[in-house]
Amino acid sequence: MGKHDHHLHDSESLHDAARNRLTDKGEQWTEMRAAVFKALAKFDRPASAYDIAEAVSKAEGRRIAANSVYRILDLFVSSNLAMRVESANAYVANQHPGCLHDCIFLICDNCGVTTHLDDDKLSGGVRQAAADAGFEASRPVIEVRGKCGDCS
Amino acid sequence: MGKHDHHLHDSESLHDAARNRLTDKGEQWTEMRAAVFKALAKFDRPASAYDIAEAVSKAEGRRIAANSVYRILDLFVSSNLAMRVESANAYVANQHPGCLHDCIFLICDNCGVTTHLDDDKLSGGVRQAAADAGFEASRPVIEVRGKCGDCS
DNA sequence: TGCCTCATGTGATATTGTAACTTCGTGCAT
DNA sequence: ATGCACGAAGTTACAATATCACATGAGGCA
Repeated sequence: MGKHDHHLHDSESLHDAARNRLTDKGEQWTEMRAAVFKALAKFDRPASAYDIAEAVSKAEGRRIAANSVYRILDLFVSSNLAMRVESANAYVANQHPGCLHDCIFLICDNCGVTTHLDDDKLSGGVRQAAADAGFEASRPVIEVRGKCGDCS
Repeated sequence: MGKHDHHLHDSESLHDAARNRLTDKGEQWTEMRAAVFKALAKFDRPASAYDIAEAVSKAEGRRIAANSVYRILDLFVSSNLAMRVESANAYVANQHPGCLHDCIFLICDNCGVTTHLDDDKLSGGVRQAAADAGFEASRPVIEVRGKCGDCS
């Protein structure tokens, strides 16, 4: 096998895993946070804070400010429930919170669909290259823009 | 040696190399473009379009709109005279236009100083991993946030 | 001269991101 | 019960980043 083994979550248990992860950290799992996570998880491509604010607003039937969404996204990112896609100024839900990786995003410039790889050998190589240059890596950003299989 | 060998430019000949690169492509090397390149090259860290607009405005003694700077930066990026640092929403001058690499940025979160590595083996690995996933890579983005040697 | 193209100017607007301060609810100590 | 502390969320304002549409101007060329 050699590759990392993730168990998969259906959308129900992903939600549960996210809640557990947060509560284990001593953070609360509020209605608002649940709503933001649910909205984020529904996107199959990176969603901006504003996309999410709009989705949650619609779902809740009242206006949710982007502001609040940012706060919650920051919490999610620092808790590994979500990741930020730097080259898209947007966020994706982490499909396996609990597993910690420097993940590699593949973002389709045509349809926007984004997948991600966990290749610790590659990301380790990047960290090593940085270290060799006297640089203390805290967060590698590895993203690939291009065309996905469906679009090529 | 094994590593790629770049000849270095002093700031005079870097300017020349940039001009040549652009004119060879059939593009004009205008006063404005020269001014933007010069301003960009002076920064030792990624500069936003607005930073550059301000620097050029000061140098020219008149207001340059960010707008115009974006146009020129887009041209520079597509001509390999400059690169965009995605995780900083900012740009850096390419110290060796003419050489084409998927470069790797090391961005210090403390002082902002940014260096870059050209490691074709690593970036090739990223491209290969994408290809293995059925993804046609056009532009790998490899950046490392962390602390530079001087700040650690 | 008149037309065409390209670079730039200008103003407006959209999108993304932060800051400061208020309100609300919950739990806890008095 | 009353008052306080604290975290979550609301609200407003604003800053930073990015794009769009259209006007102007200079240079080449029929």
